[in-house]
Amino acid sequence: MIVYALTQGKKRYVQLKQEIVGVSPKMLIQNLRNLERYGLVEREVYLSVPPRVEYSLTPLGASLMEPLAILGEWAYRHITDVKTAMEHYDRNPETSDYWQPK
Amino acid sequence: MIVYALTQGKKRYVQLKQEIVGVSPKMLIQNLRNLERYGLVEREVYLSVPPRVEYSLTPLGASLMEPLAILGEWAYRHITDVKTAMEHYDRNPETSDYWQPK
DNA sequence: CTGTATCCGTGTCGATACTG
DNA sequence: CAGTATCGACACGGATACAG
Repeated sequence: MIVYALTQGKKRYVQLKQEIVGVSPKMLIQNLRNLERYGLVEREVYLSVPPRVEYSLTPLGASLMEPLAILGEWAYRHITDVKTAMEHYDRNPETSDYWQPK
Repeated sequence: MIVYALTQGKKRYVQLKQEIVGVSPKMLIQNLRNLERYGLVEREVYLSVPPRVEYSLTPLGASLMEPLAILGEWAYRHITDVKTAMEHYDRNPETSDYWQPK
């Protein structure tokens, strides 16, 4: 989701926090740090008051955009299928023929 | 990796275990069960001695093949980039200008 | 052959409070 | 504004042993 949000260009910490709804500061930072570590995201600090930090995709990160978009498209189109599959899933030997089909 | 292995058609438990090198029975089963729960993989039991169980992709699972292949292709091409990025990564304030750029 | 059971270390994530 | 610190719950994964 971070990579996806950054496809639109540089974003500040607060912007990311607002766009990725429900994310805690901890998780956002944690994942930003990981993406940075992997060389997918770049962090730019501006020494000012108040502080400003901008995140952006590296070339490597940008190269991930398309594969990610394709996977995201799949997820978007099939999420309901997965949900209904999970609702109907039954592995209880008492109520399903999972273990001992007759 | 399971989905990828099953793109070539039905496979038995042992076949998967052999093709996915180093996987423990626990993890293989755990992930097979999850994929089943999500409706991506189908499990077929043949009551015989010795028992035979075949796993195959559902239509939903098959629809994931292409997105997954694209992502896999990206990973294969950029894995070395990520590795070198991780080697050079330095967040120590003493040795990097990460926190207080001069 | 096709799994299950158990122990155990580590990673992930939410929630909450706090800070330069 | 841009994070850090801490706690606790849970999932993941390896290792090993065992079972129908």
